[in-house]
Amino acid sequence: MARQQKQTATERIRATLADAIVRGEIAQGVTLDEASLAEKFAVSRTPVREAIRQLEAIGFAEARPHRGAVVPNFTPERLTEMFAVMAELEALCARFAAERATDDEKRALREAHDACAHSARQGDIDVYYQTNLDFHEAVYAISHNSFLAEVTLSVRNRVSPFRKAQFRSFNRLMKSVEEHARVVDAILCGDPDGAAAAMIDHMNVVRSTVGEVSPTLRPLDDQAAETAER
Amino acid sequence: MARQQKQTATERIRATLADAIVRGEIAQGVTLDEASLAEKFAVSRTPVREAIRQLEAIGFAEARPHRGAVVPNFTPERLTEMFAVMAELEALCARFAAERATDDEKRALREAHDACAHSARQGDIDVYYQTNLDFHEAVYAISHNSFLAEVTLSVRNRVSPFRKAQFRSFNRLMKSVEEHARVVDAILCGDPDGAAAAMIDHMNVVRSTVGEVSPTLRPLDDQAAETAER
DNA sequence: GATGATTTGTACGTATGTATA
DNA sequence: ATATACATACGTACAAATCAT
Repeated sequence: MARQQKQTATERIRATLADAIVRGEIAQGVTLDEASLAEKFAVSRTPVREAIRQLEAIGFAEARPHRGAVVPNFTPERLTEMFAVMAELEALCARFAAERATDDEKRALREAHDACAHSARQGDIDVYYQTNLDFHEAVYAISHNSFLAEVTLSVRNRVSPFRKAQFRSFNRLMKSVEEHARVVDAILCGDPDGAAAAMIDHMNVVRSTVGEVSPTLRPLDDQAAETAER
Repeated sequence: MARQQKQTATERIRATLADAIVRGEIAQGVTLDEASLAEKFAVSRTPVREAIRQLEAIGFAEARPHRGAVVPNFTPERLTEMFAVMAELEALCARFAAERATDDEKRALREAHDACAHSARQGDIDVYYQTNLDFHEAVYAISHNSFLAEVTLSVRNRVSPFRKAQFRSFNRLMKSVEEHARVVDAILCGDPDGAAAAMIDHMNVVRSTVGEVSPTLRPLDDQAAETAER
């Protein structure tokens, strides 16, 4: 968990901006003005430019030459598309995981699942958010395809701005754990089709709960704004 | 086909470098030196830096702070992983296409397929390369999921450095067309599973033919080096 | 392990293109 | 339609970090 000490300004700005976009603190359609951002971060425009360029390539910004970069506008249709792709990629990870998991990996998966269950029982949404992420990343790892893991994580991150509200209720937390359990069972039993199907189901539920959220997401969760502050 | 007139230096450099990497003209592990590239392109380091940063985000370069960017090293295992992901994504496109293709789209797909067949019969490898690309992109489009199309194309582009040698023989060209035909039939019949399976088969053949190529690919096809030259 | 050479990272100034009056 | 304002794109200079000796 220890982050490297010496970070370049560009890295810091990119991470901060990406986080802000992911969290929804920077709304869609907002133009990322180089000058004002440079002032905000107390650096020159150069690292800000580079950070924006990198965000662009990840899909967190859309840049038009000489006209600046804006946070992309996700239409409901686009969001549906992204969720579908994420679901299929996650399902593929689960499928491969069921085919290839070693005993050690199965144990690790079970542990990740137990951690989810624990935090869900506690009802701590923030902790669950993290353990849930860990669980999914455990599945990625067990897929034994690091490239697939990268692509899936990348897509997941691009969708994540619209996933924050999903764990609002204690009920949802427990249901999420139940859905995970089906995935885990299938992977432990070495049932690829079952694992993929269970994961697709899980992601569809996620999608439907998030679907209730307005597509034009406004900034929320300002309790976690300290990242962009400093 | 008409490219936009006013291109920024960054765009030009990024496109040229990406092309060079895709073509294998820039070998794996080579460090992308900012100064020499700037000289080569007759610009300052600034646009070169930005281009490299963008390449980095697409997976065409790996940058370490203060230590420069290198063209990533693809191990055979990594290559296998990338092919597997590409195959699954292409298969997913085909599946969706079979579910959702309109009559107009079916006609367009058939036309793209016919163009492939024609260029294959001509035995023109370069033309086939393009018509083949058009065919696959037609399938992406018919999937009715533009995000999936983007992700698939992105992965395809990242794998493409290792795909050049696949159409060496006339035989391979005709076989490729036959495989396409099975995909087309399934899509036209509205058979999602069949379309996905046919596409997976097709991609597996592609993978096996490319697998014969050395993993540490050296620059070839220098007859097309004019892009990076100027 | 310290020092110099080299390369990257950042600051800042200028030019160019886009948008608005 | 021309001109003006403004933001971005690029060039240049310097600072900082890495690598080689």
